[in-house]
Amino acid sequence: MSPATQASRSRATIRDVAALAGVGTKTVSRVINDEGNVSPAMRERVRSAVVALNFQPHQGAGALRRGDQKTRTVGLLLDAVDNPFSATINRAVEAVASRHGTAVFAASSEDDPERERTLVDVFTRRRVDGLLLTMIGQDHGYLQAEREQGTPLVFLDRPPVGLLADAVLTDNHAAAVTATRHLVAAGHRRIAHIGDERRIATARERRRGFVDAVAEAGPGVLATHVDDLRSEAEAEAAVRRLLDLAEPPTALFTAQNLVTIGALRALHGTGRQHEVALVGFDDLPLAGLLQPGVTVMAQDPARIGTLAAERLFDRLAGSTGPEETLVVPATLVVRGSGEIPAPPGR
Amino acid sequence: MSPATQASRSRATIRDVAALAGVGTKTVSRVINDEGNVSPAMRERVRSAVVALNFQPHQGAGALRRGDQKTRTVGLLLDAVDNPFSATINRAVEAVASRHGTAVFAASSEDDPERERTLVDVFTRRRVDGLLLTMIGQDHGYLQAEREQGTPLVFLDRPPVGLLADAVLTDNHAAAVTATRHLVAAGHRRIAHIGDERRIATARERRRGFVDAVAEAGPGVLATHVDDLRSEAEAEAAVRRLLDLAEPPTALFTAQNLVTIGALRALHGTGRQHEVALVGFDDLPLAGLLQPGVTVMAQDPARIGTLAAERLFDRLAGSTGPEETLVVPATLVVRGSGEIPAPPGR
DNA sequence: CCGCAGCGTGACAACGGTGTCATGCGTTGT
DNA sequence: ACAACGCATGACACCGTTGTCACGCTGCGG
Repeated sequence: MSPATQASRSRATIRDVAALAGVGTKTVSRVINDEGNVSPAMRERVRSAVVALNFQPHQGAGALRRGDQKTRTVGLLLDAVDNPFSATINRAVEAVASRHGTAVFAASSEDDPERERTLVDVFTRRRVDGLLLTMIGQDHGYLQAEREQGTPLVFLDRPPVGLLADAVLTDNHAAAVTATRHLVAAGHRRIAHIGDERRIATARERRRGFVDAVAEAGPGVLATHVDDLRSEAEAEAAVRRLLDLAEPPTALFTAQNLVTIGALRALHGTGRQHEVALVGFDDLPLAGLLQPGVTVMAQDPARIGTLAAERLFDRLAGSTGPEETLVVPATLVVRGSGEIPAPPGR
Repeated sequence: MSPATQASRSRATIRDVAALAGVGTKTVSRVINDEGNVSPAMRERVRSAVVALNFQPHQGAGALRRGDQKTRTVGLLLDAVDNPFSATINRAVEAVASRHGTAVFAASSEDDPERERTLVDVFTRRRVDGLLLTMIGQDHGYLQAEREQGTPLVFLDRPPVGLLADAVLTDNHAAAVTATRHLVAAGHRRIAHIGDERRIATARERRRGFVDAVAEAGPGVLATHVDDLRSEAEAEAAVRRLLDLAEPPTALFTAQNLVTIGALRALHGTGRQHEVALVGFDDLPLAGLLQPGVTVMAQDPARIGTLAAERLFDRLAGSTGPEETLVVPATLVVRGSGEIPAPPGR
């Protein structure tokens, strides 16, 4: 009645149910797990005792005794659960997990290697059945021990380093090459790569793709680089500085979603959005409604999440094939900003 | 070595550690829990055995035995983890939980009452220490039983129905009134309310705020309603139909983020974005870069998540004050679309 | 020199369930 | 009629850990 009524009755146990129904605990166990070999009369008595006491079996206790040791829980390590890319993965993983009666621990590493290790520990101490990982750390060797102890691992979005494991990735190099070629094809000769933190494997791959595509275009094309941008605000400031140069780039390749947003703020803030071309990595919800529309290399985070989760549950079901890396295609979505031609000029 | 090397060694237990260190299990327990009253020599022996075996204590087993029964886990029920509003809440909750050494189960109800109940069951079977809930169902009475068994409850974004509980909410009615008045003040006399599903409490409140503000404006103002839009695409189609009317509304109040996006697609798709005013509920990442900028009533999901989580941990720490509803203010962000004046006319 | 407090240590039971196995009963086959 | 079997049921140990308690040892005061 009063708010202080916490823990008034404590939670019912299987013994309480057994006592109320006048049966042994094992019979209750059989009923709640639908094991069969229980007479209809018993089943009914147990059922009503369960309802009367509002009994909920204690998963953890069951898992402890059960041989298979399944907690029906998986850990999902993301850079940040509120980044739209990661959030989409989260949702996809949840959908697959849910079909397997499994709950998901999602956590944000904030791209901090120390926090990342802590979170893996948090997961393993809770005995998750499997791990889905977006890693920042330089060496994932310590995860080998986890896998040897029976916890399957699937890497998401970024490849494993220092161990062999399943992974689901975008081909970031190829996608960056395509994006950059698109700008070169529009005639641009001064192109800037605006990038995320180089500690992140995908950022390095995208950068490498950009560099390769520029090299392939020949000596007439000049590249500028800004790297290690940690936020929208940093990206905006960096692009504003670029635009102030005497010979500013005529095209931008913005290599991550938050960076793209920052760059767009800079372009629109200075009114030069129709003048400087832009291709972004990752799609944005309103990209098509801006003037000009934002051309992007769109990854498919839902598919990445789905495939990774399915792989994990395959492993949990006993699949023992070799480790595989699945590559999910990215698509160039043409909307206008990437097709702005280079200004005529010497 | 080979991929089939799964579960080669099984996980070390406290007994294995004790055996290797040549001590009793209780001593190992004391060391890993920093309980004191262990000689330095022992501590060292145990420590190195722990490292040698890569021992990780089994949280669940410990929680089982420990009196307090804390699993250091909370459940967070959202409509969809990939909705930006919910994702921001998720992140804020995670930050608070993390400070309390607690992991978060986040799950998407998809606004389906049945799934919602299932997920609450999933949480309670795993003995979460507390629940943070965004509920769709019409009666939350069944949660009373949970609370009586010692699980604190905090409602997020939507109020509890059928029981008294802590809640952290936006004042949706007041915010909708403010948003609607803003359109009336710009001279509009034909205003449409484009709304989310009416099963959702917040959608009803926003609708009510709209209706009240229109009534307050006097008989000269005509309101149209479209409700129960379940997606961006439905919202876009609905707005396109409205715009095709002989006397279309001159201003739109779009009462949820996905609905706003759909409406924007319709306006920009028909080229009428400078002609029809719009105020949206919930902020959008690129809202300031569209032409015109999108005026919104911005909620503060990060604050909602933070306050709710803090409240939950207060309760877990034993706070027994009366249930409270905290109201988080929303702010009108003026960017252009809401200030388009009504066309002059008869 | 003895008693007692305090510390370090480990044996044991218990947390809430489930696997294993034994038991008692009714049924069936010969 | 009796063995053999299958089914329903419950006693009991056990999953991995920690609370409780008892024990032995050291050091100190009387």
